[in-house]
Amino acid sequence: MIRTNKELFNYITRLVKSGSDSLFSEHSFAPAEQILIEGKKVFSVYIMKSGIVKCYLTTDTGSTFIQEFFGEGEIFGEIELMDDSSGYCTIEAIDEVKVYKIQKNDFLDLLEQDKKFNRLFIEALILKLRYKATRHSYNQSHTIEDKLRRLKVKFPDLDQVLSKQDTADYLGITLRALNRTIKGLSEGKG
Amino acid sequence: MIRTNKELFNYITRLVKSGSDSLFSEHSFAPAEQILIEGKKVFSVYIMKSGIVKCYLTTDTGSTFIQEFFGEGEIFGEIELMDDSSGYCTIEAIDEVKVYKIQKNDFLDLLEQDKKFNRLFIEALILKLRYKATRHSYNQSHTIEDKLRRLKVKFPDLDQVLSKQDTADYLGITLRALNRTIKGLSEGKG
DNA sequence: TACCGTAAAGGACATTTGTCCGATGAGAAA
DNA sequence: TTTCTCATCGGACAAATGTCCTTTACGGTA
Repeated sequence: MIRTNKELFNYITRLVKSGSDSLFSEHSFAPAEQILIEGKKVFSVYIMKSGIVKCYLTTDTGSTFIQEFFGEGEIFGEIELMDDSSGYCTIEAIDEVKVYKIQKNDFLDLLEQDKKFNRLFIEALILKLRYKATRHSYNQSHTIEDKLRRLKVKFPDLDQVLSKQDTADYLGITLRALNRTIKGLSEGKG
Repeated sequence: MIRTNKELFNYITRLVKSGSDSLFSEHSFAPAEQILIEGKKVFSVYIMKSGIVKCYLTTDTGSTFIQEFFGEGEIFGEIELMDDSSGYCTIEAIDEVKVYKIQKNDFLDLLEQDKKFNRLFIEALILKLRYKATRHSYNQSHTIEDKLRRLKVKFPDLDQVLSKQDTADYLGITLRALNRTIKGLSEGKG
């Protein structure tokens, strides 16, 4: 749901605080502000310092599909690192967001020079792969009710952070289906 | 659909052929043989030399979900690299398969010592992330008919390689739905 | 040959999910 | 206050998909 990466966060924080590394700059974004935009060139890699962003893309059918929500320590912009490809998704601040930002080339240099960082980056990619795979298969093999129940368990105070529409987009369903299922669950309990 | 990684394949092939590197061993598998099994410990990383494998997992609902099909140059076992976690999916040979195999620790050493290899590995992970993300969103926002039509275009001789059940599992639908849609498409044409 | 297991194909029906639309309520702005 | 917008909620119906079950065909094997 809201993905974080504690190890990477700690490492970057230390890098920045030690002052030995001026490659990272800090930036702030207001709620609803877009940090990366689907289809536009990406020149930097970003690591979340605080707040939550949603990572989504608009499909050719016009609907919105939310890949993930990123919190502390999650990295984005790295997919577009190796070639000069355009962003494959939009990153949008949900609340007040702070990020560390580093230029592509500086990032690549750092990857070569800093073995520990290199390792942490690879781990970050592997973590993403793992949770994407898990989520994809879960989404395709379970009913909306299952998905929603699971979400409630894993993230009870979801509705304090996300709009209903966001939640629906995340589950890959319509708002109508979400409401229907919520009602069904609450009646099942009471 | 059937993922490959030409660059990685070429690099590994050269490494092995040059004889300078005895870390890789070659192995063969017969059709339907399982190379990795979900839930069992993984001790090595594998790179496809020839043939096709399917990468799938069994969900708690009993259904099978196919992550991907891997061909020449694709890597697997790397998800389980960093910790001693168990395999998150099963890898099964579809036809006659040959792989390069390397022990986890040797793989990690190679990653540290060989910058070019390090870079290729990171690119491989990023490629996987990208196509997983794309596929996930596509699957959730399109009808079966769309998905099937797309598959036919991208991989016309699909049915020569895969059983109907495999195709259905890949699309995350039932066999019945697949047949229905195939019939609908052919009638729409004629 | 007869038997068995398995893949393929599809009929009939139930369930799930989407589409379309209207109602309500909170908050911003005039 | 009035008006407007936007998120939320749900009714009614249509469309998509799943479940269950039967048939057919083919290959292996006793």
